[in-house]
Amino acid sequence: MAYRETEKMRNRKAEARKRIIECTHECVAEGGFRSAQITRIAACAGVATGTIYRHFESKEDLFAEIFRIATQREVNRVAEALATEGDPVVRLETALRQFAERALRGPVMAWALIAEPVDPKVEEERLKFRRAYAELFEQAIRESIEEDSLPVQDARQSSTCVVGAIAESLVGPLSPAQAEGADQADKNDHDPLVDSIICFCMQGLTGTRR
Amino acid sequence: MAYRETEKMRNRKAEARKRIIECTHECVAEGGFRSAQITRIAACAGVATGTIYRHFESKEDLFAEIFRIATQREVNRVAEALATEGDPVVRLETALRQFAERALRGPVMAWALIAEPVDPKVEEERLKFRRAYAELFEQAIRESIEEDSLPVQDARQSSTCVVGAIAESLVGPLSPAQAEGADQADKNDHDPLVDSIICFCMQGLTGTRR
DNA sequence: ACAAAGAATGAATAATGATTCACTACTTAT
DNA sequence: ATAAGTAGTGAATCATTATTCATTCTTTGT
Repeated sequence: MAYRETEKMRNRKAEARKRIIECTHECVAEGGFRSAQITRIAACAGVATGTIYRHFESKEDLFAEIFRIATQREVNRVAEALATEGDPVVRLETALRQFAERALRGPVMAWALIAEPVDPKVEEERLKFRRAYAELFEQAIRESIEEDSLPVQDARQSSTCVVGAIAESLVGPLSPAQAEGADQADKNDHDPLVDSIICFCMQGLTGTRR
Repeated sequence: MAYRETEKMRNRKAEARKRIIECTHECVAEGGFRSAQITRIAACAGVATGTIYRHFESKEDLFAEIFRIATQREVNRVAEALATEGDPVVRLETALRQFAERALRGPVMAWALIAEPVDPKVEEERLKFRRAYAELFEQAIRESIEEDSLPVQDARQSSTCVVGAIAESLVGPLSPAQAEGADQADKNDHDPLVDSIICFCMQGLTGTRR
C-alpha cells in the first residue's frame, strides 16, 4: 500500500486527457475524422500512441467524445439564438444565419459533423445531434406554424431541407477552398453567400419573396 | 505465331468486363464505394481478383468508370425532363421531382454519387458530375429569371441549395431505412415525402406559396 | 497434336493504421 | 531509501485490403 492516486496526479491526467481532446478536435477540424489517425493525434498531443488508450477505450470512443463536445457547442449556439423574444420567423432566420455562418467558418468540421461517414458509435452521436437540431428547428417551425407566422408544412422535413441546403453549400466549396477557407475565417460577419443561402431557406419556409 | 485475338475472344472479354462493371455497380448501390472491395466484386462477377486487374488499371479506375456511367444516366434523365417545351418553372419542377424520386428510390447509390468520400480520381468524376448538374439546373434557373418566371437570384447558389435539400432528405432515411428502402422501391410514384421536398425547393426558388 | 501466345487464377506481398503489451519511469506512503 | 502501484512508452502485432506475379488453363494457327 504505497501509491494512492492523489489530487496532483488526477489533475495531470485530466490535463493530458484535455490535451488529447483538443488535438483530436484540431485534427478533425483540419481534415475530418478520416485524417485523424491515432499516431498523428498522439504526436500532436506530445504523448505516445499507447497513452491515448489509457485515456480512451478506443478510437471510436475518442471520436464519439469529440463529436459530442463539438456538437454540443453548435447546438447551444442555435438554441441561444432561438431562445430570444420576438417574432418567431425572425428568430428562426437569425438562428439559421448563425448556423450557416458557423458552418462556413469551419467547413471541414461542419462536414465532419454533418456528412462524413463515421463508425457506428460516432454515428450514434450523430443521430443524437440530428435529433437535437431537429428538436430545435422543428420546434421553432412548429411554433411559427401555430402562430400563423409560417404556412402549414411538415416541420421535420423543412428542417431537414434547411440543414441540407446549408450543408451542400459548404460541401461544394470544400474541395477547392479547403486551404484558403481558413484565411478568411473570422473577419466578415456579412457574407453575401450566407445571405443568398438564408434567402433561399426562408423563402422555402415561408413561401414569401424577401 | 499461333494465337491471335479473335472476335470470339474479344466478345468474351467484353462480356467479362461488362459483368465486372455490373457487379461493381450492384455492390456500390448496396453499400457505397466503401463496401465494394475488389474481392467481393470478383466473387460476385465469378472471376478471380487478379482478373479485375486485366480489365482495369486499378480500383480507382474501375470506380471512376462506374461513377461516370451511373452519373451519366442520372444527368440524362434530368436533361430530358428539362428539354421539353412549356413553362420553364414547370419544367424545373418536373426535373427536380425526377431527380428526387430517383435519388429516394436508390438512396445508397445517390449518396455514393453525391456525398460519399472517394479517392481523387473518382472525386474528379464527381466534379464533372456536379458541373453537369450545375449546368442543367443553373441554366434552367437562369433562363427562368430572364423570362421573369423566377425572381432574380444567384442561380448557382440556388441550384446548390436544391441539390442539398434533396440530398439531406435522403441521408437522414439512409441509416435506418437502408434495408426496408429497397422494398418500397418501385411501386409508388407519388410519395408525399417527395411532394414536401419539392414544395420547399420550389418555394425557395420562387418565393411563392404553393 | 503441338507450340505459341494470351487470359485467368489466387496465394503471397505490400501498405496502412488500430491496438496491444512487456517494459521503463514516475509517484506515493512507509 | 524502498517497495508497491500507476502512468507512459513505442515497437511489435493484428486486421484489413489493394495489388502483384509465378503458375495454370485456353485458345488459336499450323
